Amino acid sequence: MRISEFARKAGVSASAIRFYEKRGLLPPSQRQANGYRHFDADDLRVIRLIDQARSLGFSLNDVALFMSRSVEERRDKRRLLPIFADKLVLIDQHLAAVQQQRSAIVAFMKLINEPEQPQEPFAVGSSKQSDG
Amino acid sequence: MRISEFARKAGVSASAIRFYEKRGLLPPSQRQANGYRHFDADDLRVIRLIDQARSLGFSLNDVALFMSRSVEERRDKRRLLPIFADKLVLIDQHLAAVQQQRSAIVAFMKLINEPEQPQEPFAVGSSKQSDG
DNA sequence: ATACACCTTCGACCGTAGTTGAAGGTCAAT
DNA sequence: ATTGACCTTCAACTACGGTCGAAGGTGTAT
Repeated sequence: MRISEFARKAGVSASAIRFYEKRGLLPPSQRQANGYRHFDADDLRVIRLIDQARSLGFSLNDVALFMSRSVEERRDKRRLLPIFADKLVLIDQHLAAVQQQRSAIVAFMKLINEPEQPQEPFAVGSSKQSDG
Repeated sequence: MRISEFARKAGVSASAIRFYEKRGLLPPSQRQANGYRHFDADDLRVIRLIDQARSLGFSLNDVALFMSRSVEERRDKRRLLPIFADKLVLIDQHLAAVQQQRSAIVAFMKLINEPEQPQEPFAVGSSKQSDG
């Protein structure tokens, strides 16, 4: 099938497919004589794999690194353990930071509703964070 | 004081200060005769305010909107309640999404350690997310 | 006078995850 | 032959939160 049909079936845009290929998440597509990309059901499974990895919070770069490995290497699930372990650490750090924000906000809302002490506008410990 | 000393005291870079001013988080600085920006202790408090809001997860845009209000309006803490409430909703949505990722990863690590069923590489429900 | 540290503005750049548009090629139908 | 739908590449744009460098002005010390 050609790129539009493939993209529709994969649930992503055609430009995203081209972008994924350029970024190395997809191997260089097969081409027809006219230069058009050609996809089959196996390619569809690759997209779903990418989609699943993305839904676990992996970046396109992470996925590209993983996909650049050989099929045999990818098939050995135990090799994923350290990757997942690292991801888990990052996620937990992120969760801790965001939960900290959450309780600071809740504390503030309470403080505003009980106007007794002098309050600083957003006053809660200051700390640089780049969780973007 | 001039911008470098101010930036050092504020714990941010001089270019960040200029950037904040350009983005409307800081009012246009006072200038000396030579065109140099001049800052005093009050300006330092404004930076700390920005810093605190940022540590609660507010974007520069959020902060700029807040700072563009009059001092009187900013002083009325009750006006912050709906802003905080909205932020809380966003944070909770974000937390739910990330916690979902976390449990999917944990589930996977378990599955890999107990190799009984045939496993899909990253197989867990697919859902688009853009929590970058 | 000249070196040096500081200041100014402006525009370009980083990474992230794509989208959008321009300029052009292909193919079937009319 | 021309329309229309599709395809190709490449470059530029989006939002975020700044950083960096260039080109030039200022101020003080030697």
